[in-house]
Amino acid sequence: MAQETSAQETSEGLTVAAALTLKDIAREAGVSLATVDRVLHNRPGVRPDTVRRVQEAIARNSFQPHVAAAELARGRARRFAFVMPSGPNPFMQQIEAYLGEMSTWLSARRLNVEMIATDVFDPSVLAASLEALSDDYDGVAVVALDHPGVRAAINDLVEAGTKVVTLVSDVPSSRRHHYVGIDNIAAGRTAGALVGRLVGLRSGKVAIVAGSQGLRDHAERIFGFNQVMASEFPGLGVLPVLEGRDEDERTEQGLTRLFGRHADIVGLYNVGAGTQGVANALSGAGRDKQIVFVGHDVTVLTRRLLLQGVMDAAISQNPGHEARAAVRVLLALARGEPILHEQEKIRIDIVMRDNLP
Amino acid sequence: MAQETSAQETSEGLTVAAALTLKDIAREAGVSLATVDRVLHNRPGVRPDTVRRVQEAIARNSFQPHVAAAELARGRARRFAFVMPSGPNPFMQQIEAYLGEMSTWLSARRLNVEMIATDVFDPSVLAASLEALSDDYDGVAVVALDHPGVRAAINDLVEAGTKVVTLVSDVPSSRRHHYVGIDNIAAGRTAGALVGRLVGLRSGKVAIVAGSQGLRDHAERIFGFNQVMASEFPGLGVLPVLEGRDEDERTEQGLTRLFGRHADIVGLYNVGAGTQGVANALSGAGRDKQIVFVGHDVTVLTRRLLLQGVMDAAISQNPGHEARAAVRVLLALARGEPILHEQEKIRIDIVMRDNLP
DNA sequence: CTCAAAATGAGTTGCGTACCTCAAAACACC
DNA sequence: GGTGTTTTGAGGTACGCAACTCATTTTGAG
Repeated sequence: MAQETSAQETSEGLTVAAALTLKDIAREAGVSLATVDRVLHNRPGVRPDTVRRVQEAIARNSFQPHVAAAELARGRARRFAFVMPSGPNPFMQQIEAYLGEMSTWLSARRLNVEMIATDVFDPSVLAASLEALSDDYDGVAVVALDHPGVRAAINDLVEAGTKVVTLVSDVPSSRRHHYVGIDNIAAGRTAGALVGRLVGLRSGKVAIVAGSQGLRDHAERIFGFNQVMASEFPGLGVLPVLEGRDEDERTEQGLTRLFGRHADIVGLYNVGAGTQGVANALSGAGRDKQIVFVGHDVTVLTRRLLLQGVMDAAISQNPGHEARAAVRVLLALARGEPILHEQEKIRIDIVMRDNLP
Repeated sequence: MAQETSAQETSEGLTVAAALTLKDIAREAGVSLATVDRVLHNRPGVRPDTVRRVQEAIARNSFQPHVAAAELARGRARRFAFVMPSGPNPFMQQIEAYLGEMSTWLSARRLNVEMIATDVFDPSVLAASLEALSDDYDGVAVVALDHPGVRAAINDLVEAGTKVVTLVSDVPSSRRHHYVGIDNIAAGRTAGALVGRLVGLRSGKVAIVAGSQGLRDHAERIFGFNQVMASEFPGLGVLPVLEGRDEDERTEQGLTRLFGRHADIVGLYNVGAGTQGVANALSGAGRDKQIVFVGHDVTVLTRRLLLQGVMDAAISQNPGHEARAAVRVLLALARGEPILHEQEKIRIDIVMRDNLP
């Protein structure tokens, strides 16, 4: 490299230096501000030819409405609803807590977020809750059950102009604008790889505990888990799924029976909740340190179990990120801004003792 | 629960419903708009007693200036500089790519981000680059070397009112406003736990490859790694660190010699770059499938090695998240907004084949 | 009490857009 | 060529705040 080359070189900036305004576009296109405004918002009363001319001027200058100006001009605040499972659900509490932490951020942007607790496991109740929201909210985030009635309710909301994102649990066949959550098959695969790798050279059987195989996310995780076990760890026999309905007692009893019947269990995958029950069964059988135990989500309980070495890894989907991503996506949709997919994608976190967040 | 309880109940919203404005605060405090403005921006000429009254009114109503209005009113665009390592550094390319993906987001907010390539490993050059930025930029993100000269340059910038965040590599003793990056000791601990757990019941030695122990992040990772190995896997002997200067050839040669001397190596931790060299040495010795190999960062190469099973896990720090977090933090600092620490924290990602992003 | 300094009020302008009205121009149709 | 309709222009107001000027009031020192 030549000696006189400066040690510091600036690449050109990443954004246009000259910030054009609506007025500039109007001048460029040879029309008035009002017409540009009409084109920009798809309002009627502009000849197709004129529309084209304006759009070309916009594209030519890669014009972007100033977010702040647009936001200020529209005046009214936006309302978002979070439709979440009712009951003392730790997940809902976490989401709510994280939204609470955003409160200054939200109010500085004049955003109102409301939590709506409902029985998300009853399709008709959930659908009714959703139908009741139309017109009142600019955006809705919903922990959705995949059911025709729910799908219809979501589609109705979308039809009415409300922005809809599904949270944690998706309804892929609906017209929801976005899904904020993880790929549960990949999560199951990851769990399978972890159990298999951590078991190592030992041989034996692997147990699976799930809330219910009827839940889409649980079923998908089990599917992914079995996929990996079959293809990569054929030496480890997978026992039939134990359904514990996410309840501690039921899970503990079922597992204790299972441990009694099988002395050669070396790995355990807990797909849903009921973690305390799993831990009790493990310690009750005196096998909490020998059996590789992989579960989901970082809670107060799983955090403790990880630190104690009872649990070996948790597959986590960062509820804070999900809460913020849902809000950001709804806001971007409402503003007509592009979504930063890379940013809003929820990753499958592997959490072990030493990288506990 | 009583039968008439509705299935849907709305908790109160998370933000104040009535969006107060400066005018309301002025009325509340019994002062004029001008005085509120003076208090809000720490401008002189207000009696302490009045300041208190105004601040109380602000606090009582939890008033938040409307971000959009403030942004619009200040008029001029903001300029941020990213001071990054020069040379064909994949990390810099990734950061730049992710910033490029944000370009519409940035321009809609009238933000200008400029990349400044410099020799970050030469303290005096880096310090000079930083000094040259004063006054020109509202915020600076810098991949910083921890050196007295650099620290002074950072402090000068802060003194001049420029917001400064360190990126990837921190200068904790400086007055930088924020550090965007991971805890490298914890990253090293995580790597250690992974190597130890994945080795499983086998016994043998563990090798460490680093760029240089003089680099702060490398040294910290090694420290964390050794910590875990000593306390949790005392059966695995850790060999002295092999320094490969992040160069493929040097790394390959050194490792090949090491493999020759030690037939019982069961694990390998690559702290920095030179990954291709590691892979070559492993396959050259025919031990690519037996030795547990844990490294850092998800690149084209490590992705391939993970898929091939040569590499078992990568500790990653999501460059996209880092780029966006740096921008968001600089913007929040410039606006005087609070920082969402939970959001901006860079997590230590464990990436295995099945949760590759 | 006097006078300068400090504190405060009042007001203006501008930021870029949304949204509205009203009038003028262009157009289509017979 | 006249009619009615559609399209366009011109202009205004509002949004909430920043940043400034200038006049007025209050304060405190002597």
